[in-house]
Parts: sequence; structure tokens; C-alpha cells
Amino acid sequence: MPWNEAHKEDSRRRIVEAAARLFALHGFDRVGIDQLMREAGMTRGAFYAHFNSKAELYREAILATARRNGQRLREPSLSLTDLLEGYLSQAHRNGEGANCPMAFLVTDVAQRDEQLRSTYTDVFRGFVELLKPHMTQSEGPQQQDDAMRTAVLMIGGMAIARALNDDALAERLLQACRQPQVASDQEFC
Amino acid sequence: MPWNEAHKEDSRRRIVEAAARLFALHGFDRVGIDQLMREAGMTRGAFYAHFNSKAELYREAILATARRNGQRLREPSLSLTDLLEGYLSQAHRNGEGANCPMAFLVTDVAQRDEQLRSTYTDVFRGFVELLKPHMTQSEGPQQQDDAMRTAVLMIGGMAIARALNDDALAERLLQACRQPQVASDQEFC
DNA sequence: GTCTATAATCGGATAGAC
DNA sequence: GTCTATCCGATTATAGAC
Repeated sequence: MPWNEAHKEDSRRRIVEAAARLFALHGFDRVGIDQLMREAGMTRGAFYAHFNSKAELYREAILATARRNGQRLREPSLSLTDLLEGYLSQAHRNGEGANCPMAFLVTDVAQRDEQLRSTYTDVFRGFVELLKPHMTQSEGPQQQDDAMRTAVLMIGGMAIARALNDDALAERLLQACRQPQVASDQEFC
Repeated sequence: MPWNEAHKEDSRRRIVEAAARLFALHGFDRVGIDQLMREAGMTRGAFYAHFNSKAELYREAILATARRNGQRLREPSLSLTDLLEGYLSQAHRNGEGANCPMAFLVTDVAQRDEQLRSTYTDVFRGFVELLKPHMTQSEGPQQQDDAMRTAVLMIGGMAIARALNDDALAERLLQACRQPQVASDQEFC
């Protein structure tokens, strides 16, 4: 690859990384292209050599982060407990590292166009598939339901914990969501 | 109460109602004071006779909606199943009626100032307290955890269902969250 | 208290030099 | 490909008439 193309690809990657970080922390609307490009080490004008619009970057940023996080979570040595403790951690709540877009941007995405919601839907589907093999107490359709509930406890738990202003309550909430669950209306004995 | 004051109070109420509706559907940033006041049947200029800033209205709108929804949910005849089915319904997902700010605005709130997050925290605490008496399979600290997990399944489930672009998947998700849960690491027999 | 008009600012997107 | 400069539209908030 010629030096120019490699350089352009690197610039693009830096923009996407900055976008993923800043969108997750402040929301799409509150991050200007100016601030974004400064974080990526360039100026405003260079943006449109890489993307047609800010909205296009939003999709790209969500997908890139999902790919990277998905790769980490697919480590075969990772147990469900590890997975829950890593995701539902104070570090994640404080915006250090992963910054899962599904949790940090749920309502932001829900209010935007179909294309972006499709991207979110794909990422969510992938997340549920990733959880499925960890649902060892069930199989078939019940396993799918368990995986979806676990996904909601993780994503929803993190989203709410971030909205809460009370650190103790947030930690209590995260802890409650770390406990694996099964349906209660079954006959156990 | 003199007619003038009653009239002003009514205007204020209409503004708060419009705000609750529009903020929930489109997000705080994407609703202009212009659009807001038009929905309330006035023009832009009249806004500041009622509120010092748009941010102040945000707090007011969340509190007002929470009070109204809380009152409905405190009906003593309402079972947990009724509660789950009402909240995790397609009507709610489509923005008809309740528009619970906890679900519709989670990440929006998380990205704003401490004062607004405090308001959200108070509302969330009230919601958990409301759920507690319905957690009949547990008591004490375990009951608090069960209530919080149920709150996460409701709020988080609704928030995610709204972000999803696939109606069938969203319905499947809501259905999964409607099943009451208990911890799985207990010994059942 | 509500209106119209306007100030002041900020945002995304484009043009053109290098 | 990246820069500086700029257009254009939208926004919050204020001023002043009624």
C-alpha cells in the first residue's frame, strides 16, 4: 500500500476512534465536527475527505466499537461471570475503555433514522448470539429468551447506572444485575 | 384564585405537557423552544415568563410525568403481571401515552448535569420502591435486588426495544422481559 | 402574560489555496 | 489530504410593544 493511502487510512481510523469516544460520552448532537477533528489531530475542513456526513460517521463509529468489543468478548476462556463482571463494572460506568455504544447511546439511537437503528439492531443481535452459548441452564427458544434478558440486564443496567447520580445506589444496581437469572414461573421440584 | 393566575398555571401546565411528550420522543436537544411553544399553543417569547431556562423545564417535565405515571401504577388492584404487561407493551414502545422518561431518556440524562441526574435518581428510587411490594418471593436486601432487576428489565427492555428497527425482534424482547425473574444460583430442592 | 423582533452564538457543510 | 475562510440555517435568550 502506497504511503498516501496508508496515511489516509490512519487518519480515518483516528476520526472513528475519536467519534466513538466522544459520541458515547456526550451524545451525538453535543459533539461538534470541530471538537471531533481536534481530538483526532486535524482541523474541521479535513473531515469531508473521509465521510459524506456526520450521520455516516455515527454508523461507522458504532460498528467499529462493536467489532472491537465483540472480539474481546469472544475469548473462549471467558466465563459468563467474567463477562458480567467486566461489563457491569465501575470502570465501564466511568467511561474508561469499552464504552459500549449499546448502553451509552440507547435512547440517542432510538430517536434517529432507520439506517442507524438498523445498525444498532445488527449489533444487538450479535451480542445476543454471543451470550447464547453461556446460557447453559436452557436450550432452544428458552435459551434465546434467557440470552435476551441477560443482554437487557447488562445494557440496561449499565445505561441506568450511568444516569444515576448516587454512586452507592449505582454500585448496588450493577451488583444486582451481575447475578445470572432464570424464569421464576417454572416448577423447580 | 384570580382568573389571571389560573390562566398562567394552565399555560405552564400545557408547556410542561408538551415538553414531556416532545423530549421523550425526540430528545432534549432536538426540541426547540419554538416547536415546544407552538405545541403548547403559544409563541416563543412567552416561554421565559414561566421558566428561567430550557434546562429547568427538563427537570420539571421529568418530575411531572413521573408523578402522573406513578399515580397510575400505585393502583392497589394492579398485579405485577398487569404492571409488566402495561409497561412493556407495543403501545408504550410506539410512544402512545405514558412515555416513561426513565426509559425514553436514559442516555440523554446520563450525559447532562448533576442536577438533572439527581432528579432522575429520585424518580428511579421511587420506581424501585413501587416495585418492592410486588416481589413476593423474597424479602429484605434480596427483595431490594429483585425490585432493581425488575426495574432494569422494564426500563432497559423498553429503551432497547425502542432502539431496535425490527418489530418482531422488539416484540420478542419485550415478551422475554415480561417474565418475572429470580436468582438462579440458589438451591431450589 | 403574550406577542414580534432581534441579538448573539453555534452547528454542519462547502470553496478554494497549498 | 489537509488547511483556512466562509456560507447558511437553527438555536437560546433578551428587548420592548401591547
